This record gives sequence, C-alpha cells and structure tokens, in this order.
Amino acid sequence: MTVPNKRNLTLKDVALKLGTSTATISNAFNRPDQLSAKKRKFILEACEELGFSGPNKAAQILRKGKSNIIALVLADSIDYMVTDPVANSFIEGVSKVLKEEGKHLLLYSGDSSTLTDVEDFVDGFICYGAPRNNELLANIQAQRKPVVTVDFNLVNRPSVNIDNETSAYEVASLAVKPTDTVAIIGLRLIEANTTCRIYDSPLLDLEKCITRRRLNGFTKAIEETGNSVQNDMIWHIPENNHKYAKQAALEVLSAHPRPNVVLCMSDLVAIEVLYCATAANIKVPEELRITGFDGINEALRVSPSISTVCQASVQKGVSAATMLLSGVKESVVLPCEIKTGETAAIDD
Amino acid sequence: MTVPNKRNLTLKDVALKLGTSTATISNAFNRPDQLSAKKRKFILEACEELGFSGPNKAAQILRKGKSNIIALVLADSIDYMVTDPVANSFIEGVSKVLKEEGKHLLLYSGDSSTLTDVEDFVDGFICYGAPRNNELLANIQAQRKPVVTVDFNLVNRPSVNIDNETSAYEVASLAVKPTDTVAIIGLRLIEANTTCRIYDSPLLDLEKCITRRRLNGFTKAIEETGNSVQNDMIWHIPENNHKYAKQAALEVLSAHPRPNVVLCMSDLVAIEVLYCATAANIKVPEELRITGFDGINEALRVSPSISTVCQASVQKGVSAATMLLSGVKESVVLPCEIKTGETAAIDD
DNA sequence: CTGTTAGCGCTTTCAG
DNA sequence: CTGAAAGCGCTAACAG
Repeated sequence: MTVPNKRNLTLKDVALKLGTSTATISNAFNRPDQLSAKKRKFILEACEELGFSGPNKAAQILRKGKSNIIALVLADSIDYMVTDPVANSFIEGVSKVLKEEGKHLLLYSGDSSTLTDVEDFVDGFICYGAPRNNELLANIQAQRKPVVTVDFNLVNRPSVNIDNETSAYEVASLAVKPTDTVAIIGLRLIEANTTCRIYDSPLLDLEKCITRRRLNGFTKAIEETGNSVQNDMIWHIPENNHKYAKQAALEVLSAHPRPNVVLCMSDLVAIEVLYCATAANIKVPEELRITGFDGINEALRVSPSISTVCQASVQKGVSAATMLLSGVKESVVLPCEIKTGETAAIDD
Repeated sequence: MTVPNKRNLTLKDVALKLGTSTATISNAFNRPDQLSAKKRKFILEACEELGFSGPNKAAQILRKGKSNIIALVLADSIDYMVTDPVANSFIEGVSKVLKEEGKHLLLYSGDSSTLTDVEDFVDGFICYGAPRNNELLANIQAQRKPVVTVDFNLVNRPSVNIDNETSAYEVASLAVKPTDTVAIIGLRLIEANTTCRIYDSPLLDLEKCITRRRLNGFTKAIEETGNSVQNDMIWHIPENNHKYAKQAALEVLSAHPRPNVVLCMSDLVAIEVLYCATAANIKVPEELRITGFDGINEALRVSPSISTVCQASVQKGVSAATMLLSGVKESVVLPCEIKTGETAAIDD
C-alpha cells in the first residue's frame, strides 16, 4: 500500500524538472569533464533527492553496447559445477577481479545448446573447461566478443592452462616403484556414463581432454620405473563426485591382485580411496599409496594428507579474468606445485 | 582475417531481405500464433541460413522490460561465498530451477553498496542471507521487482527459512549432560572481526541473525539439563572458514577446565574441532563430544562422523527460485533433520 | 495474417 | 556549457 517506492523517473523527466537538457544530466553521470564540477554536484544531489539513481541500465546496454556483465561459461551445468571445489576456487578468483573492476558475473551452463540468450548483451566470455555441449562450443568460437579459455584451447583465443602431463608425471613419480601393482582412477577418459575399467574403449580427444594428458604423465612415470599398467587397471568415472569415486575405489581395492598404488586424477577421488581403504583396514601408505590431483583444501586437511598436485585454481580465475578485461592476446601456462603428502611416502 | 564471423544482421535487415515486415519476423520468433506455421518455418530457416540468431537481446530487454536474468544476492562477497559449502548447495538448488525455466543466474555481492548496477535489467532477486551491506539491504527493500529472501525476512516479501532455534536445541540435546563442561563456537555473534570469546559484548540483532537463534537453542538445551554455559565459554568467529575455526578450536581445547562438549554453529567448525582434538590425542566422543550444524557432505564422511543438523540447502535454493518465478507471496519454513553421528554418542 | 509506426530510455553529435 | 535530434534494435498496438 504505502510502500515507499522509488519513483520511476527517466533521465528526461529529471532534465525537465531541473530545467536543463537531457545531455547535461547524462554527462553528469557519465562524462564529468563535460560540465562544471559545481553544476554536476547540483545535478547529482537533485537526482539523489528525487530518487533517480542514474540512467536506466537496460537502455544504456542497448545504446552503448556494453553491459559490464561477463559470462562465465562452465564446462557443465551450473548445479554440477558448483559442487566441485576446484571450480569454486576458480570462480573465487574470477569474482575477485570482476569485483575490483566493477563487472558482474553471469554463470552460464556448458550444457546449453546455444549462446544466443546472452551473447547480445554480455561483454565477454570466460570458458572454464571445454563446454560439454559441442554446439555451444561452436557458437563461442563463431561469435566476436572477447573470450578467454581455461584448461582448453580455441583457435586465435587466449587461454590459461597448466601443464597436466608434467604435473601428473611428477606426482606419480613420488609414489610408483618398479615392483608395485599400480591402478589409475581417471576422469572422463572414455565415452561412458558409468564407473568402469577402460579396457580397449577409445579414449576421448586428446586436444579437448586434460585427463588424457594426466594419463600420459602417469603412464610415463610408471614406465620409467620399468613397471607398467594394463588397461584393466585403469578406471574411468564419468563425473568427479563422491558417488562415482566410491564405486571406483571399491572396485580397485577388491581387484586381484590388489593394487598397492592408486594414482587418482582428482583429490576428491583420492580422498574417497583413502576413506575406503581406512574402512577396509588397509594401511596407508604402508599397504596402499595414493596420489591425487588439484590441491583442494580437504586433501591437505585429511589424515594422512594426500600427495597431490596443487594447481593454483584461484590464480587461474584471476588470470583468466584479468586477461579478458585487459584484452591480452597471449596465452599463459600456470605453474603447479607438487605436494608430498603422507599418502605416498615411499620409504619402507 | 577469414574468421567465419556471424554477420551482424538486425531484424530489420532480415525483413528487408525476405521482403516481409519486421513485425512478421519478430512474430516468427516471439509469437508463433500470429502467423502461419508455413511462413514461420520459412522465416526461421531463412534466418538460420543468413546467420541471424534471433532478435537482439539487449533491445528486447529494453523494450520488454524483461531479461530472464535473476540476480542472486549473496550475504557477502562472491569470492567468500563460493568457498562455503552450504552456499554452494543453495546455488545448486537455485540453478537447477533456473535452468529448467530458461532463466539466467547473475551472482551479486552482498557487500556492494548499491543495487543500481543491475536493478534496471534483472527480473528479480533472491537474497541468500541478509547482505552484509546495510545500504544494499535498504535498496532491495525499496525497489519493486520480485524478491525472495532466504534465512532472513524483509517486510512484505516472501522468505525461505528453517527453524534455527529448534534445530539447535535438538542437536545440542543429543550431546549435553548435566555435569558436562560445555563450550560453544558461534558464528558472527558479535561485532568483531577476530576470533574471541564473547564475554559481555553486545550480541548482534536477533532479527537479522540466525546464529543468535542457534545460540538460544543451544542455551535452552543446556539449561534444560540443569547445566549452564558462561560467556567465557562462548566463542565468536567472524567468518565460517577453517582459519578462524582452527583458532577457536585451539582456544577451546586449551581452556581450563577443558570442555568435554563443544557445540558448533557449522559443520566446518565442528570438523576443525574434530581434527584439532585428534591431533591433540583427545578421544572423540569419549573425552570430547562435538555437534555441528548444516549437514555438509564432509561432515557425514569424516570419521567419526559429525552429529549435526541437516538442513536441506539444495531444497532451500529450489524453493526460493520456484517461489520467485511463480510469484508466490507466502513464506515457508523448511524442515531439518537431526543426524546422530558418532561425535556425540552419550552412552558411557 | 501482414505492414506501419511510435516509442522503450538513453547517448552523442552537432550547432549554438 | 546547452538544446535538439537521430537512432541503438526491437515490440506491440493498430489499421488494413
């Protein structure tokens, strides 16, 4: 009823009331140098008084072709991504930069089939991981607004990456000895929506798939010891969550012969393996060594702590956002840090 | 150079090329009933051909006063909120609903001092927790677009809440006995940006502060046993993160007499207390009982598992988004489930 | 079912 | 510094 509603004034209304031109009001808000400080102060105060909070943003977006909104295109649906601690750290980094620059963050699902819903009004795109939907990927490539990709590449677009193969190699080298029985729990290695061993299923495209690179790194480390790993000791899980991780962990721990080293492609998986091993009274690291990937907080906190690759996820977000806003054209590869935790101590 | 750029056509251009009117093109996209299916198909196919992906969204937003963008106003900065597992579950719920309804999600910081940046073009607001910045709160209250609040109330606006006091009472009752020495680790109870005991500092406003309600519930449970808790056994931490939680946990565990029950206002805190206790060789629950709040996954996973209040965070998000989109005016209080974990078994 | 047109609210150029 | 006016791209009312 008597809710104190802000009046719905337009810039034109205000100009009329103040007996000045619309251009001057507009300039007062957007181009301080176009009028005297005194007049500007007068106008701004009058607007405050009247309850006019500034030019309508929708109209500004149309007119200026600029919205101050940045779309963060996730690899998958928002509801899935937001449960992923690595993605959250990335978003944290992005949002810090955007806040500083007065930009706003729109989350966009990577399973959308089109970009048209937002393409016309956002100022640019940060793509975190190759979007699950290929049509979307094509749309992003085709449109002309600024794009920065993360963890994958698009022709002629700047990207932020880490060296997955080297990092995987290094962390695996921490754990693997010549006589070990080694298992690998991989993420999205093949086209399957269940937990399973990869056997001879065709692996996904190396170009779009960072986990393929991690697999290469693991394999290299294993083979360098003179050891090897068979396809039936490599598991695939379709998503990085605890449900699938647990299924894989239980399969691994009940395999014959039972592996005494498990190389995991994420910390979330490694933690689940650790819990399953503990529950089954398998001693870590004495009877089972485990390595992870990512460097999420929980991995550093659990006991024994996970040996893992700390990728600077927050920094990734900061870099991507900074690059987008500054218009940089060069791609970067961010360094990782290998963390020797307690789950992979090799001293018998 | 020869990048296949989508041509920048307007609806008018297309109308011209197809020898039809702009209204018809517009209708083909927006009001199928206004033209024959055949003509519509022809137009849509021609547009596809021409690379016209539909009416410009920025212009549509201005003209229709509708953007399909929903702003999620967080209690705090985005970068802080995104590290909070409870907030992430909430976002998960919200985004599921928005996806289904074809809406887009804009994350908005609760520490912004104004709403003007987005107010003009978003279709509505979901406020998750009272925003840290009071000016922002006033702005939200003053504007006329739909709002749903979560974990707090705004006059004449629908809200989603849980019964914090009763839940806190119930989980505390699980753990507290008459002769216990009880400590409480609270969240944002007083105006202090450090970890500290509350002593006689004035508590924050009961209306805006769910943790005050939890405190009431805890106190009630304690007093019902004939026991009591002093102000010097109640800690405040300014933010729900591991750093502050650890500081508080260490203070609690080194207090004299050492508490044998710690009631925590979040699972994150409870988990930290558990880790600190384990590290100090204090047996849980034999020498120390712990309760949490929230029901985050990690709390159910750790060993011993945390006794806690499972609030349906995802459902909260679903409810809030559904209410906003459906225009419901009634507030709801969602049920919680008490989970009797291993950290609060009272059988000696 | 189709075509014409006013106008959503603003910015910016241009002439004064 | 001010005022007039074009037009960003579209939608919807209205007349046919």
